[in-house]
Amino acid sequence: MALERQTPRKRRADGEESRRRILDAAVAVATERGYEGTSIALVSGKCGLPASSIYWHFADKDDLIAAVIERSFDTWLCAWTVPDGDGPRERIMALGTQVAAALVDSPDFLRLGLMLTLEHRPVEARARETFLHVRQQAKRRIAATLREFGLGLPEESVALLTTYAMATAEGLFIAAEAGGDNVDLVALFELHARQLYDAAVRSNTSEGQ
Amino acid sequence: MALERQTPRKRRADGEESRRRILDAAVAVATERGYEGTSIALVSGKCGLPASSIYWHFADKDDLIAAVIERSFDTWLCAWTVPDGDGPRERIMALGTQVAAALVDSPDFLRLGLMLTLEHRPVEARARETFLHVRQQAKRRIAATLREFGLGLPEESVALLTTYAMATAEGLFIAAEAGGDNVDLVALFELHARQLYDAAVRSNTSEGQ
Amino acid sequence: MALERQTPRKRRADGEESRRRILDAAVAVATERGYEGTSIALVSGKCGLPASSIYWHFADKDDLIAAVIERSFDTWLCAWTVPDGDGPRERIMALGTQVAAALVDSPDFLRLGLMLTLEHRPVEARARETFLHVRQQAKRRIAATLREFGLGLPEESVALLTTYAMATAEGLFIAAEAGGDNVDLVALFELHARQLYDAAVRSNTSEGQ
Amino acid sequence: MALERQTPRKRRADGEESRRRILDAAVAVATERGYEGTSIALVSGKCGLPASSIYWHFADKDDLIAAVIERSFDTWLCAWTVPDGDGPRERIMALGTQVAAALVDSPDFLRLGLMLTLEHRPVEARARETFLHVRQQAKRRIAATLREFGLGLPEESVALLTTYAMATAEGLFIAAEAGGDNVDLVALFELHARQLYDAAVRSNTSEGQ
DNA sequence: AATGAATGAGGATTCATTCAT
DNA sequence: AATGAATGAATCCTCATTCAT
Repeated sequence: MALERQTPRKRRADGEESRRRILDAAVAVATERGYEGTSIALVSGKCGLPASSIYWHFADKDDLIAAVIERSFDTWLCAWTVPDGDGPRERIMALGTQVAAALVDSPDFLRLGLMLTLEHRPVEARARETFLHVRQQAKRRIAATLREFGLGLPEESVALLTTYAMATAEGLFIAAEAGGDNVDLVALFELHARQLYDAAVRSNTSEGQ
Repeated sequence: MALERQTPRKRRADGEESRRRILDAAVAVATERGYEGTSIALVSGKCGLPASSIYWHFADKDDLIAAVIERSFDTWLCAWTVPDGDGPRERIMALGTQVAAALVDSPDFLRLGLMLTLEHRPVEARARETFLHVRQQAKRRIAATLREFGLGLPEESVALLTTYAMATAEGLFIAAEAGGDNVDLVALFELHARQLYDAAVRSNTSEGQ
Repeated sequence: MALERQTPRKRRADGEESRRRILDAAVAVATERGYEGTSIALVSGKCGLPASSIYWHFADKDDLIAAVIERSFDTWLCAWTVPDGDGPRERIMALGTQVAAALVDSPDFLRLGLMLTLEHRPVEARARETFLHVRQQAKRRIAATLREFGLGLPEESVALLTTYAMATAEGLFIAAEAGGDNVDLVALFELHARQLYDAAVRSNTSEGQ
Repeated sequence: MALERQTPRKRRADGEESRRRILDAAVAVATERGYEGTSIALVSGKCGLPASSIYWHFADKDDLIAAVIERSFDTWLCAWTVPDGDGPRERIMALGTQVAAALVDSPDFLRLGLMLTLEHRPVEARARETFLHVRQQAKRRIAATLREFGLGLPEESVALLTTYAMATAEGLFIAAEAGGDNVDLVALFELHARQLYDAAVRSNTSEGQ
């Protein structure tokens, strides 16, 4: 009764619901056409609300897309946790599987974010900053995971491996986009996790070379 | 030689030269702003020719950007060769270095192509098709290289490793874009090449696990 | 009454009024220059609203011109009624006079419609369909009139005479356009009505020859 | 040998042939889209010659379309003659049949001409003048025919009937355009000729009313 | 007798955004 | 909490025409 705030019976123009509809439409459009291709008119058409209503909920287009990325990132971030139990090898492989599955389920923030990352316009979009920011968060979580696995890696190796892990994850995501449905994202992520583990072990014993 | 052509170095309308200027301008703009962000007016301003002249050389914007990708890909493809001599480990590492260097030098086709890859508009841009096509070419070349190294890998492993190699290469490229200048692309590619080699060897001895 | 609405005669954006102004301007331009010759810039200039505002009220140029035809046809259709009283000869002559007068007063839909009729572009304009549709309505009304005059004509003759009546009416309209002001449209229409009546009588007594 | 100028063996860029091809293409395009809709690019595409070549043969677009009308009118004018023999009734009916058949065969000049007639742009196209000019020629020929039939009509009646005949002919032509193929142009023209004859006879006996 | 290349003006339409209600 | 209407700037692209060769 207290936990799940009951919606008032009279749904006199429910702002929260409208906001959600706009975001849903914006995700769909931005996924199809990227940042520039996402026009307010298109979003308006898709969500059924007039363009001017979108401006009631969001300051401008940039703000809208930043919100799309934030919401999608939160969803993704909640979808995976660092698994515990077993040895580091099993845990890292389980992690790979989880991350891959989360990406298959909610790939929006990554797709949109990567689009923005690849652009370098003179005056950057706020949405791009938002993505690079949440990307940093994800990276820190990966680094923490590597440390936590207790292989005793030096910070230098952690940094290199983190960058490598992240890059490959993103690359695999793109491969899935490019290759259509005949690319097995989960299988690739498992190969990736194994690679990563081996690299870490080797990097540890031979101290970086 | 003296009678005609008084003007020092040809001054008659030179279509080939104009085409080149347009493509140069288009590369610069598309690299900054992606497909939708590349306006004909921007390209026109950058190359000095009026917008209508661009349409003499290219059917439409899509055609122009497809041409940009094609030309840029050709440049990149010519910039690296499979190195010979030494053992497979040394050769694969040398290859990694080369590919990385080529990407640092002419990253246009990849940046633009990846942008297009991430979009999925209902009616696909021809430019996207062009990129996916040249990407296939690159992939075949990588697969051929893996076979040529004589490790005797089964085709299944070649396919998986090729996809993985390609994906990571693209991911590393993006990492460099996202991280600015403080990401050492060449170092990462060498780590990658080593990973790849080890994966190949292991995949070979243990047949898939 | 005093609190709100201080401005004398509503000054809030009035969509209905704007729509009317746009249509008025479009009639004038389309009448002068036909379908292709009617540019949105010309209409915009004539009605005072910016081009983009025209697109708030009409989906596109085609939609605008179809609306012009519809409105103009309605005006024309309301301007004449089948006269009653007297014998059929007098009534048919009165009808001819009325139709002619209505055409002199509001010839827009017919001029524009005929222009469209003469074109046969591969992908037909919706405006053309609209005209052919309202033209059918007018034709049915003429046929009904012929039947109502009680000459007991067989349907076959009604159809032939209707087509003939319609065609000649349109032809006379064109003659007036081609000949400038020195063609007496009303006189011609009376001659036409007489012709039509005689043809009907004869067609009736001699059954088709 | 002298009558039909033999074409030189070496057809080194035959100007006459190119001109014909351009005119053929222009007829096709203008028939589809009217005066404004006929773009040089479209004509160029249809005839295979570059746009600049069209300007070698014709001063400008207006000149091209005027030439189209002239050529098409000549064809039509040659396709019918005032028939002799028999009584006036038979002759006028035969004439109707001929004119109708000629229009079915080469309707281009009339269609295009009528399109131009219906427009009233501030600065008239030369092509419009050309059409109104050839239309006058046709009208004079009809008037001469009416006189020649020897019914002894007063000039006033000849003028009225000529206008009426011409108008109806054009109206019937449009009816065929509007109604598609299910309008029997020849049948309508025969009805028309009969009407015309009867009107003439009556107008003669009752002196105009 | 032709044509490849160019060009400024103008074509329809969409853009992100605002504002009065 | 929303929206109908408006708007100036920008979008892609086509226009008729020219000119050097």
